[in-house]
Amino acid sequence: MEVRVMPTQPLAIARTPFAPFRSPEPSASDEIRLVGVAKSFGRDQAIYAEGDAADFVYKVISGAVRTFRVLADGRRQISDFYLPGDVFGVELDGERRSGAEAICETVLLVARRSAVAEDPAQGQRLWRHALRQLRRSQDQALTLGRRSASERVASFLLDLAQRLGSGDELELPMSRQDMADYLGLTIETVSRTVTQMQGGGLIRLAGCRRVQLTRPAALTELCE
Amino acid sequence: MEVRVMPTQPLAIARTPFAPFRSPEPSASDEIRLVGVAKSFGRDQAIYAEGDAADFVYKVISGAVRTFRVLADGRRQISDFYLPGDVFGVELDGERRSGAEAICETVLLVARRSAVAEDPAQGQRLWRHALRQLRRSQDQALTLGRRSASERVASFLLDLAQRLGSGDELELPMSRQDMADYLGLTIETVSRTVTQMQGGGLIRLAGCRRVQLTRPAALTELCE
DNA sequence: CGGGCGGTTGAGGTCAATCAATCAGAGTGG
DNA sequence: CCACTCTGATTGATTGACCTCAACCGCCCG
Repeated sequence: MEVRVMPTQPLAIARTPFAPFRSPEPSASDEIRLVGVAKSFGRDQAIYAEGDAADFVYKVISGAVRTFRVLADGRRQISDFYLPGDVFGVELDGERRSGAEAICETVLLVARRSAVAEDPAQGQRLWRHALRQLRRSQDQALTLGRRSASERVASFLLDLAQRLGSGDELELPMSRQDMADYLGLTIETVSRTVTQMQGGGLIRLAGCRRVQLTRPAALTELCE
Repeated sequence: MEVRVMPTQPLAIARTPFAPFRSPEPSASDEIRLVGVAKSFGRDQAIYAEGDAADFVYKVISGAVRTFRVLADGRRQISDFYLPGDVFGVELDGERRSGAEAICETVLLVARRSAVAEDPAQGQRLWRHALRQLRRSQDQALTLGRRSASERVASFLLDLAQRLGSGDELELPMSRQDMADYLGLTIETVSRTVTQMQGGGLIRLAGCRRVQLTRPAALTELCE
């Protein structure tokens, strides 16, 4: 895992463990407080790989991250995407069960796992964080197991729009391939579904990454 | 939720909150200790429904439980099955996100959520429990998103055999429909896949619920 | 201008879903 | 004990949604 120290962070903060960077919003009751250093990752750069030691936890400062598992023959399932403010990399034991990569230029706050997991003041927050992740994973299982391609794409766009908090306008940080591997589809099916939604007036595209949800209610209805 | 007090439990234990039933193995570090009463449920009986208040958590004493979500048009996705010793029903907030039903005659230990969630001595255990559930859900997402029908059935049988701890011989507590709704398939596809596995000598069936894994290594290989 | 990469579009194939019939086992009643 | 019924499981035929393979497009960048 090769990592470049982020050039835009003051160096004193980025490299001294004794005057560390602190995650914001310490007052929000569910906000996990991480104390660590900022690190910067390039597009498609690995943050950790399956099987690595799980010594650190991360918070996204800017950019976006995917976590994923791959089968022996290369089929990939993206477990989740992480956006600014999200915490990821908390594992049950000392070994990574999935890989993590930066989707685009990304800055992360990196904290020692031990400092987080052994802090009794964080116990409740870690528990609730795990339960939130679980809820998301179960939502995804419902989507993967029982929804059609257009329902999958619709629920994905709505979820992302809500998390980005940008109203009905959103900038996709990930490629069609990433979307496909999250939704259990192929890149072609995602592409066809998106153009079909555009044809139906549900969304408008300005370049393939910029999406406007013109009829969000119709999208919601698609998800039932 | 109609519930019958289990006739085989001593009545004094089943009905007095002040001399409550305690879950076994308090020494195992990951074992969540529940203090509550035993309740018995019949086949297909609801334990709770989506939208209910989440006031209790449960441990399976005997039998089996399914948790599930359903879409508006009736499509159902089973989130997980719970077997003797398993704890379920822990929610992020006060409302159930999924329903739970007994699969067969089932006895549960029922404990107040507040008594569990507010016990600081349980914090670590609850956290680890949530992470284990998360791991299972992510495994399921990989299966639902990227595996073929036969791979799904193979991984299901192996998982169940391991959890039941009965070697390569297992008694399925659930119907083909339950299996299908867990694996994101139809009942017909599950049935076909099972008979096909029998034809290939991977398993042997004695009635549709009794399965012997005659070549577990071949099943493992199927899952990659 | 040319090359490369990500995305789109098209044609045809495949695996699982759907629709439908039959079968097996358990319980019931004559 | 044997028909009868009911439910769950299996099997068969067909359909269809999505995948695969392939070509093409458009944008970015040298």
